[in-house]
Amino acid sequence: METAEIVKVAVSAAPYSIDKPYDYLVPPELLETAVPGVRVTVPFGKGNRTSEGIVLARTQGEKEPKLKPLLSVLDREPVLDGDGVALALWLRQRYFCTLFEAVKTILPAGLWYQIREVWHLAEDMDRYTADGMAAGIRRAIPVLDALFAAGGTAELSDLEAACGPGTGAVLRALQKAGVTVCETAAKRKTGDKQRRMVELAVSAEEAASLTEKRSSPQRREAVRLLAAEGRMSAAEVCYYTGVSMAVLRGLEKAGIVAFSEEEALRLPDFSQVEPSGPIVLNEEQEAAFQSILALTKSGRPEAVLLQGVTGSGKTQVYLRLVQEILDQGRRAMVLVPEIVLTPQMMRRFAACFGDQVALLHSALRMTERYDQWKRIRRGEVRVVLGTRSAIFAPLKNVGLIVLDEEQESSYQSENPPRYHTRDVAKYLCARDRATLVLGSATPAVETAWNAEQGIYHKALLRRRYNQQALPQVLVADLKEEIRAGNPGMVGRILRRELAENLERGEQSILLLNRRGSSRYLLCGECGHVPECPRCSVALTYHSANGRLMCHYCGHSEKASDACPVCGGIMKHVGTGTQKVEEELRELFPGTEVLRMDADTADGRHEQLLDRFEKERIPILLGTQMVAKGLDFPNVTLVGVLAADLSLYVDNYRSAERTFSLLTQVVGRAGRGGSAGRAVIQTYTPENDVIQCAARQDYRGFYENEIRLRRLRRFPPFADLFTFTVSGAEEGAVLRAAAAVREELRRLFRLPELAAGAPEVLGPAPAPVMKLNNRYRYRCLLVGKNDKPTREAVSWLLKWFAGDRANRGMNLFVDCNSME
DNA sequence: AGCACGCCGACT
DNA sequence: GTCGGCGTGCTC
Repeated sequence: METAEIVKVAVSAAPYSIDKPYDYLVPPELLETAVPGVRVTVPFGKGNRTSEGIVLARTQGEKEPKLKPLLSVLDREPVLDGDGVALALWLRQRYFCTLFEAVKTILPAGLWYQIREVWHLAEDMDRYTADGMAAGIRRAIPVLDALFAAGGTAELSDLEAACGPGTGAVLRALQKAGVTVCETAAKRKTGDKQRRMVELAVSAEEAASLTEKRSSPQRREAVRLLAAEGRMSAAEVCYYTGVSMAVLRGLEKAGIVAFSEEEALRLPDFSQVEPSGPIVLNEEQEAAFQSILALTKSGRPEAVLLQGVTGSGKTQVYLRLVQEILDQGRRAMVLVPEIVLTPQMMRRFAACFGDQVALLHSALRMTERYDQWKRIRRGEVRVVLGTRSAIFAPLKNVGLIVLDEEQESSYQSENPPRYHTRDVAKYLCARDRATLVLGSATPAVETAWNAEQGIYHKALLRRRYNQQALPQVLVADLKEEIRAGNPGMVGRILRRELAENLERGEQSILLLNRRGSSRYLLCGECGHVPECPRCSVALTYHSANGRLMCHYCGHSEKASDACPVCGGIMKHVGTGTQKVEEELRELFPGTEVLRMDADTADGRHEQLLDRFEKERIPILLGTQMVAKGLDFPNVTLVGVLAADLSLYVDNYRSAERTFSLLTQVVGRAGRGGSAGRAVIQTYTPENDVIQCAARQDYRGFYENEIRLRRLRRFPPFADLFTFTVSGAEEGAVLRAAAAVREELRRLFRLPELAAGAPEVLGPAPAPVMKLNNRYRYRCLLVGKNDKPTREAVSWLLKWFAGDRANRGMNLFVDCNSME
């Protein structure tokens, strides 16, 4: 048989159950360009739908008749090298995703092209001729109606919206008959850090008259807002009025409003930062530095836990290590949980390494991020500093990877594949024989265990920077407040301390744990709580726009004063930051309170924190984010409003997270000249986690926690796989989940999997049982995340997808997930 | 998943 | 007779 050039392609249209490298012929015109690592378009499936793909390898082989040729090559040079392909393969087997999903995770979003099918009528095609030629093609008439109505050219997605699914097949049939032609446009996505702005395109009066009658109330509402506010972001208009983007697009079509793009806020430019002097380490830092340095010279992949209390100067150690690695002719990665909270870290790295460092953070526009990525690939960068996804920066010859605050949950991706940065870092360190440094004041229990077992090395920083004493910590019992008839969130002790700070002109930080702290409405008569129509959660009340919103699916509706069930009066309940803010205003009239939470601080943390410091605003009130990051010399009081709120979350990590959060926030107090105080309010003052946090006693916390974990078979003693089945019909989902459990039980009786006695539990409803109108039940497998187990899980996923009984349902797997 | 093929019942 | 339902099987 004839031989031909063949490429192995990871195809985006292939779901997990049939995912593998698919072979394609290289047509003569693509012989030059279709090399490993370039993205391509290929025909896939019976209908030869155009699908994106990436070339994994190129070979010569037999020209089998089933092979189809590539359609096009999208890149002039490869975007993924051999290391990248190997990493994608690793991600697939580790996180049960498709090859293409893995590749997409590795490559920067700015690179992504959106493939769109644009359909045209054939030249000189009129309706009469088209109808004649389309005779015998099913459902051709409505599709032609839509295409003619659109002026002869339309995108597939628009036609599908108008004519329903299956439109693609009709169009292809019409193409065969010569009625239509298709053009596949590869279009670069616009930068996601561009904000879409909208404003009136005509005068306010004109706009009002144009929407006066025969216009929907949504349109009128949007126009009224824009007339009052002028130019604002489209997302904001949607937020305040509750209209959808479709309404705004409609107004644009009618010529009433105009869209434009504006750059989202950016971090300060560090290119002009003054070069810093030599880094001086104290004795303890020097010892830690030397021990880690020795590891980097071992030529083996090693991991080390650098445990240092808040303010012990871990960053100094990182900086020295990176310097040394660069001197060894190797490169380094430094990862941080949330870069907006660590501008000083960025400043210091910029000062130390100048343009050899690439800063990769979420505030970069997509094009900037892509530019940085290209610089790294070209080898112009020797240090990468960034958040989670920076671990995929194409840095070569890596000698050191640092994960700062390694216990942070932001190191785990929240969308699939839900990789953990620590695991990817371990893979990279093994590949490049690099050293992994896990830095933390309060390490994850698994990490501390690994250090204890000698799997990780250990380095300690015990002393706080200028020998400062730990804050004095008061634990206040909220039960007593209730007994004393104080229903508020600020108890007497905290009130007294706040008053004292106000008097002395010193600043205070108040922390409200986000979980369980949102605000919702409740009917005083019948107890009705407005719920999301699509998800099984209560709607959260937003006072900024007077609307009820779902934090899971984005549903939004106008809040009403009367109960929709019985007509009773609705009351506000819950303890969101907004409510605490009101309480503070009542307690301390005239005192300025700066509120920082996800709603107020969207992309503006730094400005808010800057104001807090410069303007010396007396009280900063916020969620988790106030616990991390900056040190303020004038802050001498820290208050935790309800320490328990994050403690009783149904998650094996809740104790660890609460301890870490409390320890960090307590450490915020008094880092300047004055000694600090911390008040921890709680309903359970005797709780061990809270007691240990108050004493800043990691050891005590760890000893307790590891005992519990061993008892309950939680990580690190076992790995928890959650199998979530979702679908529109609750009964079917429950049945499918039960089938998953049975299949798991059967699988894990196999001798090679039975080691360590895996346990299978469930099915039980997921924490949010209904999400976007889909019910979710899950099963739990307590076992070991090893190769045979992963292979069994992979088999189970394929089995599930292949069983007809599970049609319309979805199964996904997570291991030791944060949720 | 998404699509085609194929085999059955209800209609012009 | 044929239009359209969904059950079955495959995707280079």
